[in-house]
Amino acid sequence: MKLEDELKQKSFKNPYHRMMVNVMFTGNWLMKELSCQLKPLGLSSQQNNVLGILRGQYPNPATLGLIQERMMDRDSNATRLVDKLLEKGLVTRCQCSHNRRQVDIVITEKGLELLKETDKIIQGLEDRFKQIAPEEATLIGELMDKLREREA
Amino acid sequence: MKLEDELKQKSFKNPYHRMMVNVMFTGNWLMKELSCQLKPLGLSSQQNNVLGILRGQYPNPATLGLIQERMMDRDSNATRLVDKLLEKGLVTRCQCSHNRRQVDIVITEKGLELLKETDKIIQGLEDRFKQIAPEEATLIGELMDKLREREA
DNA sequence: AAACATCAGTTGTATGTACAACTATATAAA
DNA sequence: TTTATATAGTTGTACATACAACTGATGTTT
Repeated sequence: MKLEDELKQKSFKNPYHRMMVNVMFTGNWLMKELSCQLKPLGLSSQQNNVLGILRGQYPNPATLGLIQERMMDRDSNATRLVDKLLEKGLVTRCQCSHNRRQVDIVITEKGLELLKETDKIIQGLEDRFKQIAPEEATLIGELMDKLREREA
Repeated sequence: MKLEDELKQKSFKNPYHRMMVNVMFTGNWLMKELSCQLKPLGLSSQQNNVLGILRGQYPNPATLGLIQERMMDRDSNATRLVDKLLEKGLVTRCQCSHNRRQVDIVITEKGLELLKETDKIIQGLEDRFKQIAPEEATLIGELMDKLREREA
């Protein structure tokens, strides 16, 4: 559905304005599609994001700082996200021995198993985008990178 | 900055995966750029969104239902957003006479004045995207629409 | 070694989001 | 007319986000 129909708006001021609104709207829409599908597994998209980061480190531990700098939304509170994952037995947490300020976090076997399920969900979402050609997907990625670029 | 550097990740599974993550990340990033700039005016992006919708109706009133269906994030609670705007004297709210279930909301002069300020902020954001050519901006808009399309 | 600064993480709090239950009014059916 | 159903908004609550203040551990300076 075109953005104008989604927001029941006749038109936008100019292409830049339409682009800005559309990127925010579509990003939010996609995030909700994902969250909605992860919900039956009892995971939020941020929790899934953290688990994915931990799998990337596995079998090495990750500190909260490492997690934070790799999260999609860096304003989320890594401490409390890990609390939730801990409650569900998806990660372990223990004080790092050589630097007691740090906390080592490792994904558990159960966490790795759960990620196999979320991989299927992500795959399903990717399949949902068949109307986008692979070259277009690449292009969108490039344009998003360019959008965030800063001029000198 | 490229997405891989933002998230300190070596690569993505495939172009679709990179696209999905990038659209979510960039949408969120843009929303934060906007929120951050609106903050000095005491407005959240959602509040600004509602004010803009009310200006579109002005001088006619809008009901909460109309506001809700035009908001970028429809899960936001229109009642409470309007509460906030009311506290600041940016809108008026009164029970509709011919259907007392409905509530008529109208933007005030003060609200219209404030929108002139936020217009400048939006304009400033648009100027920030000079690295994007107008045709590219149009293209991004079209690709975002296509992304949300559903196959039959 | 004592004092100070920095760092890694935690906690507190105001605000926002998601979603369901509720109230009051209006419309339709029996 | 009474009961049932749908509609427009409101309220409650659990959870998430934004951001600042705090605690404890480690480095650095003198």
